[in-house]
Amino acid sequence: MNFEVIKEDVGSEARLGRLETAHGTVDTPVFMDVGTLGSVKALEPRDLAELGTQVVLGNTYHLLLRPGPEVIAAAGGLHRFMRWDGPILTDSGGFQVFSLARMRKFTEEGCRFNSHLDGHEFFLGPKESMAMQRTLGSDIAMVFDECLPYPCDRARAEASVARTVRWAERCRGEPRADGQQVFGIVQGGIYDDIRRRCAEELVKIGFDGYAVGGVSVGEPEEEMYRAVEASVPYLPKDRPRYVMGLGVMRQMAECVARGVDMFDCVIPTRIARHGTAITRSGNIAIKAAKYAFDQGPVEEGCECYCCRTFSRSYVRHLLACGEILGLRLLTIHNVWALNRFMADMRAAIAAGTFGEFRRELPPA
RNA sequence: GCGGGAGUAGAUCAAUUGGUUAGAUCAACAGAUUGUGAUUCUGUGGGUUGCGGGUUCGAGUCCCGUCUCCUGCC
Repeated sequence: MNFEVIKEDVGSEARLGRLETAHGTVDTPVFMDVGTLGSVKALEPRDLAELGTQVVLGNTYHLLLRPGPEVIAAAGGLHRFMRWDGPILTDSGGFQVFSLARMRKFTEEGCRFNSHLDGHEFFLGPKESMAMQRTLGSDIAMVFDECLPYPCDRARAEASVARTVRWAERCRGEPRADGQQVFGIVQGGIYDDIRRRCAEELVKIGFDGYAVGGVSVGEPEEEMYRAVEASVPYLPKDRPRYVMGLGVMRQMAECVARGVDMFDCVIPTRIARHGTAITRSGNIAIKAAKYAFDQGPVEEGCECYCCRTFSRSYVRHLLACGEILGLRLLTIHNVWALNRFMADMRAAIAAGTFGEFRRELPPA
Protein backbone atom coordinates (compact mmCIF):
# COMPACT_ATOMS: atom_id res chain seq x y z
CA MET A 1 0.00 0.00 0.00
CA ASN A 2 1.31 3.41 -0.98
CA PHE A 3 -1.08 5.25 1.29
CA GLU A 4 -1.95 5.00 4.93
CA VAL A 5 -4.69 6.85 6.73
CA ILE A 6 -3.33 7.63 10.19
CA LYS A 7 -6.28 9.35 11.69
CA GLU A 8 -9.80 10.30 10.65
CA ASP A 9 -11.59 13.38 11.89
CA VAL A 10 -14.82 12.72 13.76
CA GLY A 11 -16.67 15.85 12.66
CA SER A 12 -15.84 15.67 8.97
CA GLU A 13 -14.31 13.51 6.27
CA ALA A 14 -10.87 14.98 6.95
CA ARG A 15 -8.06 12.54 7.43
CA LEU A 16 -4.40 12.56 8.28
CA GLY A 17 -2.38 10.40 5.96
CA ARG A 18 1.00 9.31 4.75
CA LEU A 19 1.79 8.77 1.09
CA GLU A 20 4.81 6.67 0.18
CA THR A 21 6.63 7.50 -3.03
CA ALA A 22 9.86 6.39 -4.64
CA HIS A 23 11.46 9.62 -3.43
CA GLY A 24 10.13 9.86 0.07
CA THR A 25 7.10 10.00 2.28
CA VAL A 26 4.50 12.73 2.04
CA ASP A 27 2.40 13.84 4.99
CA THR A 28 -1.16 14.63 3.98
CA PRO A 29 -3.13 16.79 3.62
CA VAL A 30 -0.45 18.36 1.48
CA PHE A 31 -0.09 21.36 -0.75
CA MET A 32 2.24 20.74 -3.69
CA ASP A 33 4.19 23.49 -5.36
CA VAL A 34 3.88 23.92 -9.09
CA GLY A 35 7.17 23.75 -10.93
CA THR A 36 5.88 23.53 -14.46
CA LEU A 37 9.13 23.80 -16.36
CA GLY A 38 11.24 21.95 -13.85
CA SER A 39 11.52 24.89 -11.49
CA VAL A 40 9.31 26.35 -8.82
CA LYS A 41 9.67 29.86 -10.15
CA ALA A 42 12.16 31.97 -8.18
CA LEU A 43 13.13 29.11 -5.85
CA GLU A 44 15.93 26.57 -5.70
CA PRO A 45 15.57 22.99 -4.48
CA ARG A 46 17.37 23.90 -1.26
CA ASP A 47 14.83 26.69 -0.69
CA LEU A 48 12.00 24.22 -1.16
CA ALA A 49 13.51 21.90 1.41
CA GLU A 50 13.83 24.76 3.91
CA LEU A 51 10.30 25.94 3.22
CA GLY A 52 8.82 22.54 3.96
CA THR A 53 7.71 21.73 0.45
CA GLN A 54 7.04 18.02 0.13
CA VAL A 55 6.11 17.54 -3.51
CA VAL A 56 6.96 19.46 -6.67
CA LEU A 57 4.86 19.35 -9.82
CA GLY A 58 6.28 19.05 -13.27
CA ASN A 59 4.35 19.37 -16.45
CA THR A 60 4.29 17.02 -19.41
CA TYR A 61 3.00 19.60 -21.87
CA HIS A 62 5.55 22.27 -21.03
CA LEU A 63 8.52 19.95 -20.73
CA LEU A 64 7.56 18.21 -23.96
CA LEU A 65 7.72 21.54 -25.78
CA ARG A 66 10.85 22.63 -23.96
CA PRO A 67 13.40 21.19 -23.51
CA GLY A 68 11.89 18.03 -25.00
CA PRO A 69 12.15 14.38 -23.95
CA GLU A 70 15.66 13.90 -25.35
CA VAL A 71 17.17 16.48 -23.02
CA ILE A 72 15.35 15.10 -19.99
CA ALA A 73 16.37 11.55 -20.89
CA ALA A 74 19.98 12.62 -21.30
CA ALA A 75 19.89 14.06 -17.77
CA GLY A 76 18.49 10.80 -16.43
CA GLY A 77 15.03 12.08 -15.62
CA LEU A 78 13.49 15.16 -14.12
CA HIS A 79 14.77 14.59 -10.57
CA ARG A 80 18.35 14.62 -11.74
CA PHE A 81 17.75 17.34 -14.30
CA MET A 82 16.42 19.81 -11.75
CA ARG A 83 18.28 18.41 -8.73
CA TRP A 84 15.22 17.81 -6.63
CA ASP A 85 15.43 14.56 -4.72
CA GLY A 86 11.96 14.71 -3.27
CA PRO A 87 8.71 13.48 -4.73
CA ILE A 88 7.61 14.79 -8.12
CA LEU A 89 4.11 14.62 -9.52
CA THR A 90 3.70 15.26 -13.22
CA ASP A 91 0.58 16.57 -14.79
CA SER A 92 -0.37 14.78 -17.99
CA GLY A 93 -0.78 17.79 -20.23
CA GLY A 94 -4.54 17.37 -20.53
CA PHE A 95 -5.23 20.63 -18.79
CA GLN A 96 -2.63 22.55 -20.77
CA VAL A 97 -4.02 21.33 -24.07
CA PHE A 98 -7.32 22.69 -22.77
CA SER A 99 -6.00 26.00 -21.50
CA LEU A 100 -2.96 26.86 -23.62
CA ALA A 101 -2.78 25.13 -26.96
CA ARG A 102 -4.19 26.64 -30.13
CA MET A 103 -5.86 24.92 -33.05
CA ARG A 104 -6.42 21.75 -31.10
CA LYS A 105 -8.18 18.80 -32.61
CA PHE A 106 -9.34 15.93 -30.47
CA THR A 107 -9.57 12.38 -31.73
CA GLU A 108 -9.94 9.06 -30.01
CA GLU A 109 -6.16 8.79 -29.94
CA GLY A 110 -5.56 12.12 -28.27
CA CYS A 111 -5.15 15.72 -29.24
CA ARG A 112 -3.26 17.37 -32.02
CA PHE A 113 -2.43 20.92 -31.14
CA ASN A 114 -0.15 23.78 -31.94
CA SER A 115 2.37 24.97 -29.39
CA HIS A 116 1.43 28.21 -27.67
CA LEU A 117 5.09 29.19 -28.03
CA ASP A 118 5.70 29.05 -31.76
CA GLY A 119 2.80 27.21 -33.33
CA HIS A 120 4.78 24.00 -33.86
CA GLU A 121 2.47 21.02 -34.12
CA PHE A 122 2.43 18.35 -31.41
CA PHE A 123 0.34 15.34 -30.60
CA LEU A 124 -0.48 14.28 -27.08
CA GLY A 125 -2.66 11.36 -26.08
CA PRO A 126 -2.67 8.72 -23.36
CA LYS A 127 0.22 6.85 -24.95
CA GLU A 128 2.36 9.93 -25.63
CA SER A 129 1.66 11.49 -22.25
CA MET A 130 2.56 8.36 -20.33
CA ALA A 131 5.71 7.88 -22.40
CA MET A 132 6.78 11.41 -21.58
CA GLN A 133 5.96 11.00 -17.91
CA ARG A 134 7.96 7.79 -17.92
CA THR A 135 10.89 9.71 -19.35
CA LEU A 136 10.41 12.37 -16.70
CA GLY A 137 10.49 9.62 -14.11
CA SER A 138 7.99 11.27 -11.82
CA ASP A 139 6.85 9.54 -8.66
CA ILE A 140 3.25 10.15 -9.56
CA ALA A 141 1.97 10.36 -13.13
CA MET A 142 -1.47 11.69 -13.95
CA VAL A 143 -3.66 10.16 -16.63
CA PHE A 144 -4.24 12.13 -19.81
CA ASP A 145 -7.72 13.58 -19.51
CA GLU A 146 -9.92 16.15 -21.13
CA CYS A 147 -10.71 19.11 -18.93
CA LEU A 148 -14.21 20.38 -19.59
CA PRO A 149 -14.86 24.08 -19.76
CA TYR A 150 -17.50 25.86 -17.74
CA PRO A 151 -20.22 26.04 -18.72
CA CYS A 152 -20.57 22.81 -20.67
CA ASP A 153 -23.74 21.13 -21.80
CA ARG A 154 -24.65 17.69 -20.57
CA ALA A 155 -24.30 15.84 -23.87
CA ARG A 156 -20.79 17.11 -24.38
CA ALA A 157 -19.86 16.32 -20.78
CA GLU A 158 -21.07 12.74 -21.15
CA ALA A 159 -19.18 12.13 -24.37
CA SER A 160 -16.04 13.74 -23.05
CA VAL A 161 -16.06 11.85 -19.78
CA ALA A 162 -16.58 8.56 -21.59
CA ARG A 163 -13.45 9.26 -23.58
CA THR A 164 -11.55 10.45 -20.51
CA VAL A 165 -12.33 7.08 -18.91
CA ARG A 166 -11.16 5.21 -22.01
CA TRP A 167 -8.00 7.27 -21.99
CA ALA A 168 -7.51 6.54 -18.29
CA GLU A 169 -7.70 2.82 -19.02
CA ARG A 170 -5.11 3.16 -21.76
CA CYS A 171 -2.84 5.17 -19.50
CA ARG A 172 -3.11 2.46 -16.89
CA GLY A 173 -1.79 -0.08 -19.36
CA GLU A 174 1.17 1.92 -20.60
CA PRO A 175 4.68 1.17 -19.32
CA ARG A 176 5.88 3.42 -16.52
CA ALA A 177 9.04 4.36 -14.70
CA ASP A 178 10.31 2.32 -11.74
CA GLY A 179 8.12 2.90 -8.72
CA GLN A 180 5.93 5.34 -10.62
CA GLN A 181 2.35 5.59 -9.42
CA VAL A 182 -0.54 6.58 -11.66
CA PHE A 183 -3.54 8.64 -10.57
CA GLY A 184 -6.87 8.73 -12.35
CA ILE A 185 -8.80 11.97 -12.80
CA VAL A 186 -12.53 12.38 -12.24
CA GLN A 187 -14.22 14.72 -14.69
CA GLY A 188 -17.87 15.47 -15.34
CA GLY A 189 -18.25 19.20 -15.03
CA ILE A 190 -21.08 20.20 -12.74
CA TYR A 191 -23.11 17.06 -13.39
CA ASP A 192 -23.17 15.03 -10.20
CA ASP A 193 -24.24 11.76 -11.76
CA ILE A 194 -21.62 11.98 -14.50
CA ARG A 195 -18.93 12.61 -11.92
CA ARG A 196 -20.11 9.73 -9.81
CA ARG A 197 -20.12 7.39 -12.78
CA CYS A 198 -16.69 8.61 -13.83
CA ALA A 199 -15.34 7.97 -10.33
CA GLU A 200 -16.82 4.48 -10.27
CA GLU A 201 -15.41 3.62 -13.68
CA LEU A 202 -11.97 4.81 -12.66
CA VAL A 203 -12.11 2.78 -9.46
CA LYS A 204 -12.96 -0.32 -11.52
CA ILE A 205 -9.80 0.26 -13.53
CA GLY A 206 -7.90 0.76 -10.31
CA PHE A 207 -5.39 3.54 -9.69
CA ASP A 208 -2.84 4.37 -7.02
CA GLY A 209 -4.71 7.56 -6.28
CA TYR A 210 -7.55 9.66 -7.64
CA ALA A 211 -7.86 13.27 -8.58
CA VAL A 212 -10.83 15.55 -9.00
CA GLY A 213 -10.25 17.57 -12.13
CA GLY A 214 -12.14 20.22 -13.99
CA VAL A 215 -12.73 22.43 -10.97
CA SER A 216 -11.92 26.09 -10.58
CA VAL A 217 -12.36 26.65 -14.30
CA GLY A 218 -14.71 29.56 -13.81
CA GLU A 219 -17.65 27.99 -12.00
CA PRO A 220 -19.05 29.51 -8.79
CA GLU A 221 -17.42 28.29 -5.60
CA GLU A 222 -20.53 26.36 -4.52
CA GLU A 223 -20.43 24.40 -7.78
CA MET A 224 -16.82 23.57 -7.11
CA TYR A 225 -17.64 22.07 -3.71
CA ARG A 226 -20.54 20.21 -5.26
CA ALA A 227 -18.19 18.74 -7.84
CA VAL A 228 -15.92 17.54 -5.04
CA GLU A 229 -18.89 16.15 -3.13
CA ALA A 230 -20.07 14.37 -6.27
CA SER A 231 -16.68 12.71 -6.75
CA VAL A 232 -14.84 11.99 -3.50
CA PRO A 233 -17.43 9.76 -1.77
CA TYR A 234 -17.13 7.25 -4.62
CA LEU A 235 -13.38 6.96 -4.34
CA PRO A 236 -11.72 4.36 -2.11
CA LYS A 237 -10.94 5.54 1.39
CA ASP A 238 -7.56 3.89 1.35
CA ARG A 239 -6.35 5.83 -1.67
CA PRO A 240 -5.08 9.42 -1.77
CA ARG A 241 -7.48 11.99 -3.20
CA TYR A 242 -6.24 15.04 -5.01
CA VAL A 243 -8.16 18.12 -6.07
CA MET A 244 -6.27 19.68 -8.93
CA GLY A 245 -5.66 23.38 -9.15
CA LEU A 246 -6.74 24.56 -5.73
CA GLY A 247 -4.56 26.66 -3.48
CA VAL A 248 -6.77 29.05 -1.52
CA MET A 249 -6.58 28.30 2.21
CA ARG A 250 -10.27 28.23 2.94
CA GLN A 251 -11.04 26.23 -0.21
CA MET A 252 -8.42 23.65 0.72
CA ALA A 253 -9.75 23.36 4.27
CA GLU A 254 -13.26 22.89 2.90
CA CYS A 255 -12.02 20.17 0.57
CA VAL A 256 -10.06 18.48 3.33
CA ALA A 257 -13.29 18.43 5.31
CA ARG A 258 -14.76 16.57 2.34
CA GLY A 259 -12.01 13.95 2.36
CA VAL A 260 -9.35 15.41 0.08
CA ASP A 261 -5.64 14.87 0.77
CA MET A 262 -3.68 16.70 -1.91
CA PHE A 263 -3.70 20.05 -3.66
CA ASP A 264 -1.63 22.05 -6.07
CA CYS A 265 -1.97 25.56 -7.37
CA VAL A 266 -0.09 28.32 -9.08
CA ILE A 267 -1.66 30.91 -6.81
CA PRO A 268 0.97 31.27 -4.08
CA THR A 269 3.88 31.61 -6.47
CA ARG A 270 2.09 33.60 -9.12
CA ILE A 271 0.54 36.21 -6.86
CA ALA A 272 3.89 36.51 -5.10
CA ARG A 273 5.41 37.56 -8.41
CA HIS A 274 2.60 40.03 -8.85
CA GLY A 275 3.17 41.55 -5.42
CA THR A 276 0.57 39.89 -3.20
CA ALA A 277 1.34 38.17 0.08
CA ILE A 278 -0.75 35.33 1.49
CA THR A 279 -1.45 35.65 5.21
CA ARG A 280 -3.71 33.84 7.63
CA SER A 281 -5.94 36.88 7.73
CA GLY A 282 -6.17 37.26 3.97
CA ASN A 283 -4.11 38.41 1.03
CA ILE A 284 -2.39 41.75 1.16
CA ALA A 285 -0.99 43.76 -1.73
CA ILE A 286 2.48 44.51 -0.45
CA LYS A 287 2.91 46.93 -3.32
CA ALA A 288 0.31 49.24 -1.77
CA ALA A 289 1.45 52.72 -0.85
CA LYS A 290 0.33 52.27 2.74
CA TYR A 291 3.24 49.89 3.31
CA ALA A 292 5.89 52.25 1.98
CA PHE A 293 7.17 53.10 5.48
CA ASP A 294 6.05 49.90 7.24
CA GLN A 295 9.00 48.49 9.18
CA GLY A 296 7.10 45.35 10.20
CA PRO A 297 7.37 41.95 8.50
CA VAL A 298 5.18 40.91 5.60
CA GLU A 299 3.14 38.83 8.04
CA GLU A 300 3.28 39.39 11.76
CA GLY A 301 4.47 36.28 13.58
CA CYS A 302 5.61 34.48 10.40
CA GLU A 303 8.85 32.56 10.76
CA CYS A 304 9.88 32.45 7.12
CA TYR A 305 13.20 33.90 5.99
CA CYS A 306 11.51 36.89 4.37
CA CYS A 307 9.53 37.83 7.46
CA ARG A 308 12.40 37.14 9.88
CA THR A 309 14.73 39.37 7.90
CA PHE A 310 13.04 42.07 5.84
CA SER A 311 10.44 44.79 6.27
CA ARG A 312 7.30 45.40 4.26
CA SER A 313 8.87 48.71 3.31
CA TYR A 314 11.88 46.99 1.75
CA VAL A 315 9.96 44.21 0.01
CA ARG A 316 7.56 46.80 -1.38
CA HIS A 317 10.48 48.84 -2.63
CA LEU A 318 11.96 45.82 -4.41
CA LEU A 319 8.65 44.98 -6.05
CA ALA A 320 8.06 48.57 -7.06
CA CYS A 321 11.45 48.64 -8.76
CA GLY A 322 11.01 45.27 -10.40
CA GLU A 323 13.97 43.81 -8.54
CA ILE A 324 13.87 40.03 -8.83
CA LEU A 325 14.73 39.68 -5.15
CA GLY A 326 11.28 41.05 -4.38
CA LEU A 327 9.61 38.24 -6.32
CA ARG A 328 11.83 35.73 -4.65
CA LEU A 329 11.21 36.97 -1.11
CA LEU A 330 7.44 37.05 -1.54
CA THR A 331 7.53 33.61 -3.16
CA ILE A 332 9.47 32.35 -0.16
CA HIS A 333 6.85 33.80 2.13
CA ASN A 334 3.85 32.50 0.22
CA VAL A 335 5.23 28.99 -0.16
CA TRP A 336 6.10 28.93 3.51
CA ALA A 337 2.68 30.31 4.42
CA LEU A 338 0.82 27.54 2.58
CA ASN A 339 3.14 24.80 3.79
CA ARG A 340 2.71 26.08 7.33
CA PHE A 341 -1.03 26.24 6.84
CA MET A 342 -1.15 22.61 5.78
CA ALA A 343 1.11 21.58 8.67
CA ASP A 344 -1.22 23.36 11.08
CA MET A 345 -4.19 21.64 9.48
CA ARG A 346 -2.50 18.24 9.88
CA ALA A 347 -1.73 19.06 13.51
CA ALA A 348 -5.36 20.02 14.06
CA ILE A 349 -6.60 16.76 12.58
CA ALA A 350 -4.10 14.86 14.72
CA ALA A 351 -5.23 16.73 17.82
CA GLY A 352 -8.90 16.30 17.00
CA THR A 353 -9.42 20.05 16.66
CA PHE A 354 -9.95 20.30 12.93
CA GLY A 355 -13.49 21.55 13.44
CA GLU A 356 -12.25 24.58 15.34
CA PHE A 357 -9.42 25.09 12.88
CA ARG A 358 -11.93 25.20 10.06
CA ARG A 359 -14.30 27.55 11.85
CA GLU A 360 -11.56 30.00 12.75
CA LEU A 361 -10.54 30.58 9.15
CA PRO A 362 -11.50 33.98 7.79
CA PRO A 363 -14.53 33.77 5.47
CA ALA A 364 -12.89 35.30 2.43
C1' G B 1 23.72 92.79 -23.86
C1' C B 2 22.21 90.69 -28.89
C1' G B 3 20.41 86.51 -32.06
C1' G B 4 18.12 81.64 -32.36
C1' G B 5 15.33 77.59 -30.11
C1' A B 6 12.17 75.45 -26.40
C1' G B 7 8.26 75.75 -22.36
C1' U B 8 1.65 70.93 -22.77
C1' A B 9 0.03 65.22 -16.87
C1' G B 10 5.24 63.11 -12.08
C1' A B 11 8.58 61.85 -16.92
C1' U B 12 9.17 61.73 -22.41
C1' C B 13 6.31 63.56 -26.19
C1' A B 14 1.44 64.24 -29.58
C1' A B 15 -2.46 67.48 -31.02
C1' U B 16 -4.28 68.65 -39.39
C1' U B 17 -4.50 75.68 -42.69
C1' G B 18 -6.99 78.23 -35.46
C1' G B 19 -12.30 74.03 -34.58
C1' U B 20 -15.99 68.93 -30.13
C1' U B 21 -14.51 67.26 -23.55
C1' A B 22 -5.91 68.64 -25.04
C1' G B 23 -4.20 62.57 -26.28
C1' A B 24 -0.33 58.50 -26.12
C1' U B 25 3.45 55.81 -23.68
C1' C B 26 5.97 55.12 -19.14
C1' A B 27 5.36 56.18 -13.88
C1' A B 28 1.73 56.25 -9.81
C1' C B 29 -2.55 54.06 -7.55
C1' A B 30 -6.47 50.15 -7.30
C1' G B 31 -8.21 45.36 -8.67
C1' A B 32 -7.56 40.52 -10.98
C1' U B 33 -4.85 35.80 -11.05
C1' U B 34 -6.90 28.53 -9.01
C1' G B 35 -3.61 20.81 -13.05
C1' U B 36 1.95 28.54 -13.92
C1' G B 37 1.99 34.38 -16.83
C1' A B 38 8.09 37.42 -13.21
C1' U B 39 8.84 41.31 -16.77
C1' U B 40 0.58 39.58 -17.53
C1' C B 41 -4.39 41.56 -17.77
C1' U B 42 -8.32 45.19 -16.34
C1' G B 43 -9.44 49.74 -14.37
C1' U B 44 -8.63 54.73 -12.00
C1' G B 45 -6.64 59.36 -10.92
C1' G B 46 -3.79 63.13 -12.83
C1' G B 47 -3.59 69.52 -16.93
C1' U B 48 -5.22 77.46 -15.20
C1' U B 49 -1.05 74.08 -22.23
C1' G B 50 5.18 78.88 -17.87
C1' C B 51 2.62 83.72 -16.58
C1' G B 52 -0.29 88.27 -18.17
C1' G B 53 -2.80 90.69 -22.00
C1' G B 54 -4.71 90.96 -27.20
C1' U B 55 -7.09 89.31 -32.03
C1' U B 56 -11.24 85.85 -33.09
C1' C B 57 -17.72 83.01 -32.94
C1' G B 58 -13.58 79.90 -31.20
C1' A B 59 -6.42 80.04 -29.16
C1' G B 60 -2.02 74.65 -27.01
C1' U B 61 -1.80 76.84 -32.08
C1' C B 62 -1.72 83.73 -34.26
C1' C B 63 0.10 88.80 -32.05
C1' C B 64 2.36 91.76 -27.81
C1' G B 65 4.66 91.77 -23.11
C1' U B 66 7.02 88.99 -19.36
C1' C B 67 9.59 84.77 -16.77
C1' U B 68 12.58 80.30 -17.04
C1' C B 69 15.80 76.90 -19.51
C1' C B 70 19.04 75.49 -23.69
C1' U B 71 22.31 77.27 -27.47
C1' G B 72 25.37 80.69 -30.33
C1' C B 73 27.77 85.54 -30.65
C1' C B 74 29.92 89.90 -28.29
